[in-house]
Amino acid sequence: MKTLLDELTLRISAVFEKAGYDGRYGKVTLSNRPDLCEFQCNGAMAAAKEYKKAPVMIAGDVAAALEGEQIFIEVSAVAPGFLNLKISKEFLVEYLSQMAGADKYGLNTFDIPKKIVVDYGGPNVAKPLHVGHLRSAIIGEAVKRICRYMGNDVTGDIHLGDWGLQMGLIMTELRKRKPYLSYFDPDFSGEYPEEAPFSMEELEDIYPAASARSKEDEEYKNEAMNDTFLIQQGEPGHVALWQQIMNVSIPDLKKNYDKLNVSFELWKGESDAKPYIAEMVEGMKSGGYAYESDGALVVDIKEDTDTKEVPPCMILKSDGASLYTTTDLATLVDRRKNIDPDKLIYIADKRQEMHFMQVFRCAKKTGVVDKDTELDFLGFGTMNGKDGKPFKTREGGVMRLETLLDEIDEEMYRKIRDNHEVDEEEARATAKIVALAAIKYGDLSNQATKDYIFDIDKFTSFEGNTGPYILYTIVRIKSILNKFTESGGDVKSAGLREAVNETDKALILELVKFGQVIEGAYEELAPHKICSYIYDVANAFNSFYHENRILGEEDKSRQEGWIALLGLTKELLETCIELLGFYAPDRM
RNA sequence: GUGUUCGUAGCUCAGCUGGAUAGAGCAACGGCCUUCUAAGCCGUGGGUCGGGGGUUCGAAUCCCUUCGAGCACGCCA
Repeated sequence: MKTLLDELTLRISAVFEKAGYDGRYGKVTLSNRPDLCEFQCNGAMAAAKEYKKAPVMIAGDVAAALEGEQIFIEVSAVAPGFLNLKISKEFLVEYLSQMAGADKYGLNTFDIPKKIVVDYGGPNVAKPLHVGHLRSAIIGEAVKRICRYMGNDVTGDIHLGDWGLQMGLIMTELRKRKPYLSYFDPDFSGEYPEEAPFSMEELEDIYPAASARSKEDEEYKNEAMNDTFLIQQGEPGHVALWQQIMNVSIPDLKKNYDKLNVSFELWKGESDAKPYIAEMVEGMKSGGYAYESDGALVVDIKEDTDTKEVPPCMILKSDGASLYTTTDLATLVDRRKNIDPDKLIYIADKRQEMHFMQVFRCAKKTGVVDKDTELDFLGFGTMNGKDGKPFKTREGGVMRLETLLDEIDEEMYRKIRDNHEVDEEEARATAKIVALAAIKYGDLSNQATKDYIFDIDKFTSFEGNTGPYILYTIVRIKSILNKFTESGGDVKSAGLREAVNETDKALILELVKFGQVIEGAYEELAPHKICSYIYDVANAFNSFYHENRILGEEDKSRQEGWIALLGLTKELLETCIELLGFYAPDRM
């Protein structure tokens, strides 16, 4: 189904041609002067040069040629050359009805799905999730859902940080604390115990301790590097212990991502890329791409169009060890082999932009991916506190994600209790749902690429452009529809009617933008566009709600039309918030 | 130093593939509940879009320059 703007553009273009002008000037856009018109076409001003004619005259010609077109109820050519349009209620309701009856509300999905991998999350095992992981999870989940809704075949991969020095550090610290463990005995030949020799709580304590000590204690650091080496060499005790760390960590991570309504199809990590490294590096060497520089193995990735120095991409350190770049490249090898994606989208902190540019260029140059594989990086900004500086606890430390979520749950619970008489259990359950919406909407309503201020008071507010406000609007609609059903009405069989006044027309004009908005959000990887859309819809609905008494309406035909309109409004809002990764309660 | 992102109302943010009078929310002030959830709605005040120059019929938007802030710049991830 064509978007409404495309549909109108098609018609206006035809009229431009009818009036003797090139059809490409007939582009219709939303009006930026709603007081004057609903849609506008600025093509006459652009066409003025070509036809050496005053823009107003061209607009006038087109307006004249539009005589008899039923779909516009008002057409005017205005100085300096705007063509202002108002659309007929009949046409609008016809369009909306088609939308309501179409799959995905008439969205132009891909006929041939692309295979897409969305790489997001990126937590390190053995470390608790902290607020730094929040954005990747929230934005990645939304991007994944949007890609999928557009008809693509999408795989979300968490890409665990489960390799490298961090794992060695944990083992070294563990040996200091529990030297008697069989994992550390090189002569041990029996079965290693099934039970992990630590809890998640211990693990969380071990890493920071190890990390801190390695910075001061050279010998300790060397030991950790040796442990890292032994893991990579596949020494049985180290491998078994590594597996135990994974066994304890992953369920904990799953639990925490569940709380965020975030889930991954793949739980692969850096370690899964390891088997591909040797062959990949060999290929880069034999292909003549990789060469030695200061002892390290690098690949040049400069391009002619570069205006700046682009450092070469380092593949191996001078000691032969792999790096972040190496595992990311090898992961591409893995993904090509097992998934063969047309497109990969990486969601990570924007500070890693240079790293991904290097990986992408290197991958294309050395043939790790095909030339036409799309490699996208969506870099998100930092989450700052109210002071504009990176978000910290009151003590200045890194805040655990769990702590943050609990605080917001608690705040939401308090607000719900303040406002209504509800029993504790329901209030708790509702608080969780609303809190999730508050956090996600608060994040996603900002442009992903920008830094943003995480303001709990603002996000949990029911006023203004917030998640709770959106949910409240949906709950209101649900409530009316429920009452309508209880009184014997049938929502499903209600059919849309023409708008009867300005407020329901305004709501319809918002609803019909759906396809356009989703496409835009997909193309630009911009979930915030969906936020601003649902906010507009919610506002339009609330205005409508206050101007019209739906359940008290005496004209049954009119009432039925409104009920259908409410049903569709609810569906569209719920579809949108599902794309954003949260959902609405039935009451609040 | 090189590069990059950004600078819009007191605060938080939209708008940036050029269009008419730059929009929201919060905060402030004033209205609207015997009637579908007032966690709402309606209204008022508040901005030389960091400064300067240029391109254009037309610039918050494109180009140049300048000031200010953040970030990144081969052996961490």
